[in-house]
Amino acid sequence: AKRYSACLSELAQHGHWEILLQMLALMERENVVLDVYMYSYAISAWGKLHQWEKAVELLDTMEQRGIVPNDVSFNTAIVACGVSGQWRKSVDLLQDMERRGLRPNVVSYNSAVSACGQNRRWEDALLLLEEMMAKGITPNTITFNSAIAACGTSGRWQEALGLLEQMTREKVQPDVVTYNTVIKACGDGGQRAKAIEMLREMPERGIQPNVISYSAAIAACTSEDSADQALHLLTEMKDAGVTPNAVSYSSAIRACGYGHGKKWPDALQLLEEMAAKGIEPNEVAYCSAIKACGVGGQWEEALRLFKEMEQHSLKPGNVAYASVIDACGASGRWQDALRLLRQMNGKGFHVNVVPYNVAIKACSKGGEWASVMQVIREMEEMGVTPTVVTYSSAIAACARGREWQEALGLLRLMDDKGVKPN
RNA sequence: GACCUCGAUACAGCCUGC
Repeated sequence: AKRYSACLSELAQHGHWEILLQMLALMERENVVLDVYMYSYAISAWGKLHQWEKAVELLDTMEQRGIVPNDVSFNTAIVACGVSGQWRKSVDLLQDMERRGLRPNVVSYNSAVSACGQNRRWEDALLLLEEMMAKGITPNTITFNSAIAACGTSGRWQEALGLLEQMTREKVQPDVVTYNTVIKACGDGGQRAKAIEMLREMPERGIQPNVISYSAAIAACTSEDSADQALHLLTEMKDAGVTPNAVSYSSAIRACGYGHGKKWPDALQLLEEMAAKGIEPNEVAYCSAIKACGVGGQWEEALRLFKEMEQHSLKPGNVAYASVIDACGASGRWQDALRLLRQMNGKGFHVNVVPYNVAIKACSKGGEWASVMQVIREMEEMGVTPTVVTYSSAIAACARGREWQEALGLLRLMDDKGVKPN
């Protein structure tokens, strides 16, 4: 059993969930008696594969085989449901535990709070927080961190800040993750100043900001005038002895895309700087830089970066193509946009709708409504399903070209295809 | 030997305000 477990642990660490499940199935066939730990691995694996039914089913299966599920079994199932979008089932499992004579513990509630958060149910997350306290289960730092994240992903930055204050009242120590989560919540809520204020508050409370704290603060710089702020934070973190990584740089490069189209040189410089420091720019860094060039009307730079990506053996995917096509379109280079779009076929990945959408936008801007209609047809041939964005862009192109009949035709077409006009 | 929390990339139009 020891050796089997070591093997399962190894597979889990490397994220080989399918193999892990295959191995367990094989073990069963060989009449190896699975213990409660092994079942937890199985429940966890099904969760990672978003197969919550399988995960929950195992709680019964194991019992039938004489292995009584314990608190960890349930906690693992709660997580599995949460990541599969089944937050309600996660919450229900807390009750199931009690029905089976198990007491949900702090990890059980933390998992359920997190499950609510991942599904943007901030109110349910807060209800669970109240419920656990009413039951005499003391929330810990992770509980609050999960609740703050729940508010953040639900767009409720004020509530996130409220929870930070509540922690003080309840004498629960915030840690670096608490602040990082709050910074992100503020950033997502468009509250850059507040995000930076929180970064400043950390040392006052004896918490040293780490690379994630700074990166989250940089990522909060998304208003038109905040590129300089992002660059300043990047410098500041270096001075503080926190080494920026690829995420820090990518976030700063992204901020350059918000600088009224004037910050593309900074984006290029950051890209060079990171490479010089031995941090190989990844697809995210390149795409962010391509976008910054695009909004600055620098289609040649965008194309150059795109080629450079390929030379660095980064295989451009949907995001990279969409970024560069959009950059071309923004500069009126609709022919380049179409050329790039058509180049995507046969590159060995599944082309999604976004590159098509941006190509349509490019043609629209170029007054090429006929090309727009052609692209729509190509989508059909390629089996790419247009979305409401596709049709809206195409209709806008017809409007620009005074092609009202085509516009009406598209409206009817989207209706036929079951895409709801908005 | 099994369970919980944090950071970066692409797409439309319309309306309102500046």
